[in-house]
Amino acid sequence: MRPIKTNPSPTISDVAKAASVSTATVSRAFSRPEMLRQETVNQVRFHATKLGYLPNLAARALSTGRQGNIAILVPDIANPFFPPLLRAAQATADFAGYSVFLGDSDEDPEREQRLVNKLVMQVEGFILASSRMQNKKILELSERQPVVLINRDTPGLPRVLIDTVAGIDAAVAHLAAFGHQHLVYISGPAASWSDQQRRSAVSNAAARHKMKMQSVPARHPSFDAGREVTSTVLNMDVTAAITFDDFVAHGLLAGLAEQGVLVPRDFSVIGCDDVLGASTYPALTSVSARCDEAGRMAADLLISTLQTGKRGDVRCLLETWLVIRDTTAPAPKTGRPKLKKKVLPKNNLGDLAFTGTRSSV
Amino acid sequence: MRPIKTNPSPTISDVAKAASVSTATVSRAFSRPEMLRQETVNQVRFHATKLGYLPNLAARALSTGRQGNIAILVPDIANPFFPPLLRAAQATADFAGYSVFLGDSDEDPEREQRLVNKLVMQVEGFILASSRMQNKKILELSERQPVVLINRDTPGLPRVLIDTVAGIDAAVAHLAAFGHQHLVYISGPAASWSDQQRRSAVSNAAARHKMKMQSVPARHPSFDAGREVTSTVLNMDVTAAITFDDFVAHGLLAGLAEQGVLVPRDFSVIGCDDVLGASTYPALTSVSARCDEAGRMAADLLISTLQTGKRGDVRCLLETWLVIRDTTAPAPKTGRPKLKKKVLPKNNLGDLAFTGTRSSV
DNA sequence: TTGTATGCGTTATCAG
DNA sequence: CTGATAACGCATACAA
Repeated sequence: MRPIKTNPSPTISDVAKAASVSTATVSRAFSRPEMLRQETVNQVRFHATKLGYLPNLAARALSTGRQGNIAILVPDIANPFFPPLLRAAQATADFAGYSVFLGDSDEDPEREQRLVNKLVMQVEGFILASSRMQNKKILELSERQPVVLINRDTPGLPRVLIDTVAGIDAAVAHLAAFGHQHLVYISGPAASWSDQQRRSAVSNAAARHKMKMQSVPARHPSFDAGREVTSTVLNMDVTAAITFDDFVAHGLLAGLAEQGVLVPRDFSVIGCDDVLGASTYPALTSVSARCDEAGRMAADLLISTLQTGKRGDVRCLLETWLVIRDTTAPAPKTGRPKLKKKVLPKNNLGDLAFTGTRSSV
Repeated sequence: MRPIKTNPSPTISDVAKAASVSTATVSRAFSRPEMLRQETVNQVRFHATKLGYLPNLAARALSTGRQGNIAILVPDIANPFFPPLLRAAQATADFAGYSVFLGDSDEDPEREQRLVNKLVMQVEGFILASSRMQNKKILELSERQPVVLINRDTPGLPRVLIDTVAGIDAAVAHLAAFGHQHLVYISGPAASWSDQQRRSAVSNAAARHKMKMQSVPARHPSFDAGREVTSTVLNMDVTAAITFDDFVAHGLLAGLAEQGVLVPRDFSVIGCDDVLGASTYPALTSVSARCDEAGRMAADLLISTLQTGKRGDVRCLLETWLVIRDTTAPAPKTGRPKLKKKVLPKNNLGDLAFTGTRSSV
């Protein structure tokens, strides 16, 4: 039994002894001071800090059934979409007194499930951001405890959705106003709700503007995959592209530069997520969203669920908008951009850029 | 007592009843199957999964003193320096069976301490990345349980340091080879070990190359602060700058563009951390490091400490190197870059770029 | 190989 | 307002 603890932490009863009170009193001095005389509380607190006592939350959890922890699971921490979200969620949870477990599923549903199983007994609820698990599994989990989803539209569960539709509508309108007639959507992971949403938003908006629209899958939501589809895109007689995310757009920009296609003169490009700011060249026009807001909302939702006990079916949509920069311009007169092979410019844009960075949301 | 659990999770004794064995047997079926007959294990496991039983790790922790959790604290999750680090650390910990708590101190020592206190009884050890706490507090914590530091050089504690010296040496040599005679280091947060290291590395290398070197503090390690020091820098008769990090460099690039100073023709700029890839324009020459490696190392160090019980005084240095892109070139003939006021180019580089993103490491 | 009994640190119940 | 004590779910000596 007795583990060889290097530094046995003082327990509630150590403090009790020191303060000459019962363990119950010590407990109350921390969890419900209002039940005690102020003087008693001070006494206890005094001895507690002297001994370096800190409440053992695991033991408390065992007794109360409340852990004071939540878990946030993401498919890829390193995807720039998530850090602001994580940051906001963490801050919100912390403010409400909760600690947060972080799990990275590495885009793998099984791994996500494993993380869930490992954490489920230690937390009071989950935030699943861009979950890759099957709906069935998610619903299963939600019977055990509160779950809030981000960018996953599962009816019956509270969810925060970054509604790219408005932003994409604006993007397509922007292109239409510039006289583009035919555009391509370069898609991301099929399993991603965001991708489905974006694709159909582009399609609908294009239809409204009587534009022709085609879709090309990127192998992976990354710079490299974006660069790889360049030739395919150039063979399509389109004059503009909207991409699943900024990394794909970034790769496409590099690919176009290599082929000697001038952006935005010959071709227009619009990204999504706006995680690269203005730091691409030319500065990328992109559909932007406050992803930190998504994190904050999700945490708020989860915490209020925990505190009220009511599990709502909230469907919270977050606005997006178009940030116009320098990769969009009027459609070229000739329908198809010319394909003159050209030596790379001195700054071999992107050779070292974000290679391998994932970004499916 | 009995909390109104919405969904009372099955416990070890539920399983015991179902499988007609004792609780001890169920316990062993999960923690030490080798002590049981294969058949018994199967029986128990069967009923366990049928009931949806999952071991309560909090309870296990109470009994064994081992939580199976570690904590990683960072000053700012949204700083692109950390996500790869977090990702690697999380993966490493997960592989070893540990779950990880994530804490964001928001650059605030007190908040960091609060997080530590909240987590200390739930974890077996800490990874403190770029800790802002006083050395004293860190050492205090380390008496309670294993602590591994990242980018903080506290003797006596295991620590992983990204050794920018080599990279900075290369950077200064690079500038020297280009004929620069006088450079400025734009510094970051004074509390940061990294900043101290970088500043003195620049200073030493400059001395070796017989270059004049001055130092200018950026108000904050950010794009805006970098832009703000532009005039100061231009009044200094220097031809090159090395900045605390890429964001400051990025801001400086924008500031220089606004002032009509051509980079790299009139002025050379080198960043640190290489978190912007090639996505600035011109693509930024930067001192690069594998920050994911730092996360992996730290996690490995912590976990091996936990498993062997030996707390070493390891000081692990991680290599850095210079990635040469397009913001460095031979020094201009005239010592000082000309200061012709100019209208901003169409792409107002940086107006929307990473504003507010922090980046002190 | 398996079962019984006890303790881990805390909170809740019930008396005082 | 405070004290004694039984849980909470699990792991482990000890017994069988």
